[in-house]
Amino acid sequence: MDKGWGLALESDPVTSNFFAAKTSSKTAAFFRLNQQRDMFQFPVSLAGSRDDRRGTSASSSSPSDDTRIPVDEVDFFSDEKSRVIDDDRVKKEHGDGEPAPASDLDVNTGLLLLTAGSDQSTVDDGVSSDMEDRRAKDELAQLQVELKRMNAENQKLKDMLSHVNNNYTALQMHLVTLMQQQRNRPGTEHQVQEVKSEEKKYDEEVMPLRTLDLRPSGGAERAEIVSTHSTSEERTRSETPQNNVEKRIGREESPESESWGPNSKIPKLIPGKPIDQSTEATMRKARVSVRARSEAPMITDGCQWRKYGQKMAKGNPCPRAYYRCTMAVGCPVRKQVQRCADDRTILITTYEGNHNHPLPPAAMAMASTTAAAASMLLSGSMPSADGIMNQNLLARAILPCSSSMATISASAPFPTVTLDLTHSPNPLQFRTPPPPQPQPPPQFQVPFPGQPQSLPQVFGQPLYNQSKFSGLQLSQEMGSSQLGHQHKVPHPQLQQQQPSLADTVSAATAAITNDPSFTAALAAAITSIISGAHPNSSSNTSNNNNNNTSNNRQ
DNA sequence: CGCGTTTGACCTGCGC
DNA sequence: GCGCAGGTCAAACGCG
Repeated sequence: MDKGWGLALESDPVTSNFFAAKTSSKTAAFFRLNQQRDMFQFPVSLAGSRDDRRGTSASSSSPSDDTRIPVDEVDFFSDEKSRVIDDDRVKKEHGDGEPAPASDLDVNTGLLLLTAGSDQSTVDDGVSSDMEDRRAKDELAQLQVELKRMNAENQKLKDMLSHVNNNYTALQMHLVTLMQQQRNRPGTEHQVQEVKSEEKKYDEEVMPLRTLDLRPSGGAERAEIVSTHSTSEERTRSETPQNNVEKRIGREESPESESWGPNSKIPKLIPGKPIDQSTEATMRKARVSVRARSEAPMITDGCQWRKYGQKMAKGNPCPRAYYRCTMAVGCPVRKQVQRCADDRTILITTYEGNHNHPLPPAAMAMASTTAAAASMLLSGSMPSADGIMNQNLLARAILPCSSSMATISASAPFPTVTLDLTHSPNPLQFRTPPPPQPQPPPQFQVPFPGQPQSLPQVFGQPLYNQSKFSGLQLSQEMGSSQLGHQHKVPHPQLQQQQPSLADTVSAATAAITNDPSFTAALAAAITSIISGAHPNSSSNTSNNNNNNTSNNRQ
């Protein structure tokens, strides 16, 4: 499960559990918590709560404590004490049974602040105690309202997640069926067409749902999905003869048969090996482009690259450099680096393909991006207007509350998602769905978190040098965190309540601020959230490994 | 000497 | 068929 963000957010049970619907135990804990909290009425009669407390704390506290209090005596200290104990219970509930760190007191309730600091004044001044009591009640009531609201939101998200899961399962089953049909029947053109038409029929029925499913799944699941995407892509290029597509794939893979698959020229839909080939080819076609401001000639993304070419591209005085991943022999990942013609401070890095080797943590974010973006693009995989609309809707559905921009482009030769990290954020977009962005078709913009400018504001931490590694580890773990975390993570309370998180965030922020490449990586990790709401998402690299080890039979 | 970069040549797809 | 543009190759070159 997610370590970084999940761990950090767990300190705030409202937010962490809110988005932890995927983990059943946590979900259960959360709802139990909410039940308790919903039932938690501020005691009109403190005596009643004291009785309750007496029952619950009898085993741990001295039995003589309560008996020392005179019956008719107005004991503010006792009331205060009871409140403290009640607050302790709240804290324990907050911490999901675990002792909350001291910083929790500062965040979850102002009540706790009062409690902690007002012991003395309570003894000195009973009137102020009543006022504080009332304020505490008000705050608690507000918290309860907020909690209920979040609870409802949580339920909505759970429903959405369940919906997506169902769609995913349905799609998977359908694909398995199709594959079996293909294997059972020798692949003739007619039969292939039959399968395709059936698939098309299915697409028409399920496509809006299918495009909602961005989870990168492990091994075969993923392969099947992408395989479908590949055929969908072929189908949608109906103006291009199929052999043309295959020819192109063969051309792309043949120069490096070791890297791109030894059987790359074998036509798709051949029983036995259709998945890997089409997966490889299709995944390679999908591209992730990152626009970030950087003076460096190339953003550092944790991988080792070897330059293998440079070309002057039309319409841009800046040359385009071609790099190949050299972290493993035959790694198919390549990237192009080019400065923006309009603004040379903007570095455009385009990634293509999936790594076939384990990645260092610093590289996993970007690696996740390529895979996630490929999944995202190819899950829609439709250069047609419908497909783009689905992707757009999808992106908006997934990221309804973010500030940066991801652009899905179908005009490019390959489906490309562009993460634009150069725009100024609009803070108002953070909690509200963004207004439609005027964008020349067929490009659609979707909000995206993780801009360099926005992060310091969001996290609000002092900047100091931290290792890039830590920042990227955060990114990586973001990538494996639950869907929707990006909504809650920049919560201003986090920095107060979680010193450890604040440190981590500071590290990330510092790294991001010091080097735009980490902004890119962070954005990459967030991108992977799109497809990261899956237990396997944390092992995106292993997914790649699974895919590619099966592909790269060297 | 090994490794990475540079750079011109070459291949392929695509539009006219 | 031709030219253009994108992408890749590989020999030459530079550097540590």
